[in-house]
Amino acid sequence: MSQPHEILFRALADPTRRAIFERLCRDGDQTVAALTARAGVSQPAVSKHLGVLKHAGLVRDRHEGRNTHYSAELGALAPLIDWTNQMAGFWQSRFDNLEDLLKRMDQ
Amino acid sequence: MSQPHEILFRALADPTRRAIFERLCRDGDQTVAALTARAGVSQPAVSKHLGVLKHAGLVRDRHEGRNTHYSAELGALAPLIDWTNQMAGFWQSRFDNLEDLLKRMDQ
DNA sequence: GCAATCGATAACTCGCTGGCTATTTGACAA
DNA sequence: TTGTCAAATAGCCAGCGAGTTATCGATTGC
Repeated sequence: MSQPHEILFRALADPTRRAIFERLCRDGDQTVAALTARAGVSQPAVSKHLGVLKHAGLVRDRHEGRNTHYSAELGALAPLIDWTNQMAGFWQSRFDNLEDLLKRMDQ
Repeated sequence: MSQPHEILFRALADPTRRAIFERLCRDGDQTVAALTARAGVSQPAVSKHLGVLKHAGLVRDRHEGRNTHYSAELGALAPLIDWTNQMAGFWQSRFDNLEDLLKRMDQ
């Protein structure tokens, strides 16, 4: 429905991209070359993925000489966590309403 | 990396599909016709989306006469929650390691 | 200055996916 | 039995997105 979810879910939907993000979470700061070495795809592909992740706010880049380091931006996962909580909340409140109804019928 | 994440993330990546799932969480049990009325796409499209959601374990179907009711399976979100927690965990443990290192260097 | 390296961009291909219409299947009503 | 309605399936098409190779820009070492 809203924009942030859209970009976030789409960014995390691709397995290669998710693997890159996981690696950045696990091992922290990485150069593009280091990420490419384990990504199983070409360097341009990795660059493109990093672009998508950056656009989603999931990573930051830091230029250092001719190297570019990327790092995970953990806070960007907040909307995803909020969304799951919201879904759980809907579920719960429907359950509560049912309980109320049964209680009112019982009395 | 692992299978459950893959199917789950992909299933939730599509906005139409996510809207259907959200609606089922909000309002509970719905027939295909009811979902189609608000989905903004054709009935076959909705059926296909429901198939994907079902395959991901996100919904259940219940046949009642010639109607089919779908409902959200909230438990299916668990792997998603686990994943975010895991990412946060990696982050935290890296931070802890850094702290330890600094502490050792300090003494 | 020159060569080499890192990363991004360009330009292209190709498969997948989400959408559609038409049709089939199955359950009920008449 | 026949007609009708709900939902799924079939078959098709268009667009997107992830991958490739080739190239460009920038930076650094010699």
